[in-house]
Amino acid sequence: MTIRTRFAPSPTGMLHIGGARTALFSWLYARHLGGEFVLRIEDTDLERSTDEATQVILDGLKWLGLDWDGEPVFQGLRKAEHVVAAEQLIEEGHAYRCYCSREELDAMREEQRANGEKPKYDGRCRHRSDRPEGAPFVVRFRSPDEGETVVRDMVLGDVVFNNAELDDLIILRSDGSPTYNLAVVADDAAMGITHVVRGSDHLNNTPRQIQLYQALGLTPPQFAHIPLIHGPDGAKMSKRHGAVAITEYREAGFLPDAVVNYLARLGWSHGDDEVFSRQQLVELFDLAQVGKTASRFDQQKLDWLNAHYLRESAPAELAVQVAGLMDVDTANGPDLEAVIPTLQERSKNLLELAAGARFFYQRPQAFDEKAVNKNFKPETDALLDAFVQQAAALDDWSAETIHALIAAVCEQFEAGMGKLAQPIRILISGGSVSPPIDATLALLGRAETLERMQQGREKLSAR
RNA sequence: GCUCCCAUCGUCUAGUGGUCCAGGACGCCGCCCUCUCACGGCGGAAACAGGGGUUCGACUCCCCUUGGGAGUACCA
Repeated sequence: MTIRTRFAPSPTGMLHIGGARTALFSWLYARHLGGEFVLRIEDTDLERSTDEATQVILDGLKWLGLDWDGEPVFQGLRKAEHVVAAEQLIEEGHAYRCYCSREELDAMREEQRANGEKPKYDGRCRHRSDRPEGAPFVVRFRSPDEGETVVRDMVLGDVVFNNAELDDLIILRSDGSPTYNLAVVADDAAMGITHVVRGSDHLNNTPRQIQLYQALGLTPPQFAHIPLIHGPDGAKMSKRHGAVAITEYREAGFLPDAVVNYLARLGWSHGDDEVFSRQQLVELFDLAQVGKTASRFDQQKLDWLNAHYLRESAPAELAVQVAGLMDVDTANGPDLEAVIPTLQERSKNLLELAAGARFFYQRPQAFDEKAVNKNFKPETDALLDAFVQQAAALDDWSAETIHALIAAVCEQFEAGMGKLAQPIRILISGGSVSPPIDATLALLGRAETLERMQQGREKLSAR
């Protein structure tokens, strides 16, 4: 049997980090077993659902590379089938009309809470036979009073619920629309979902859903409830912790492979391994290796992974992305693709890469005061003079010859390389940090290098 | 409150009764490399929540406590 998993977000906001990981695990499990991964947009809450949110979610999944099979199913379009299921349940005695008003229910719950009981619908309409003309009603599922329902979870193991704890849930609202539990069950069954992988915040719904499957004469799928992701402080993920929306990571210059790798390792592991390509994840992922404990989001580890993937990426590919992030014209200056390699091992994300490449295309407007004070000494001018003079006469302008020249000048003055390299770095970049000075000057070209040095020295001496 | 879930270094985790005075990774600290920043290399500090059992033997099994989390809607 080929397996089929699904990701079923409700389009009420953005795709957040937790949802993305749920989608990832669901996708990985399906791909690992050569099964199918489908999408269902749970838009039955018409009040809060928007088309924009749906688009954002689809874009997020695409960016992460989580491709789905077939077209997304919109739950709202399946209302008729949900109603049919509800009617079937009524006919077979598994559901009934409930005419209780919200006020009545609120009062009931309040009283139960006051008595220290768990608020539950008490089933007062179960045996009601009259059907008040024109009175609004909801349809409730008649949950068994006795016995227990066990969820055989692939991550958590068997979880036993006492049926007495479960009250008669509403499956059809007074406006005739289906509620979540009915809709998921009907849709997962109709869509042939074999494995439901979702956040463990849904665990408490599962026994109810199992009862619905049974009442409808359907076989429940396999369930796998994966632990939640918390914020760095252990509480629920929220804006307070920085980025929660997957799109924010894209904008912050993160690579999808890094995010996927990081997310995969949150809850899943494969021995001592940390770095996994997409292909390796598909090969190795299994729900059996998913842990039960909630994890905290660690930005630093994501940064590390992103830096790792940045270093491994092909300069040509990075150049395309970085070009779009530059606020200066990269046409005038060295080939961006040649600049990238000098920056890869010193950048954590695409934004830093772009920032680091900037000075190659724009002469320094100002000079870092602290760096100047620290590196320009009385003897500096002599070294710079010697360098400039000999640079002009250099046959070949390459990283190797530049390096040799700097070394020679420094040796001549019995100074360390830093005595010359730092002042040059400041003159051509404006600051004390850049890729290796030889490679930098080689990329910049002799003319631009000497021009910048001269302009810089004039500006500094004019202070 | 009630129901359910969870519990190894700061964080992510390995560990499925003895091979663990607990391993890896991020972060942190130190040293090395070095023209800056990084990268890289080497080394270090750092954890089995507590208490009872079971067992010849518990990080591993059971119970309790404590601590986190989720649910408790005509939301999903």
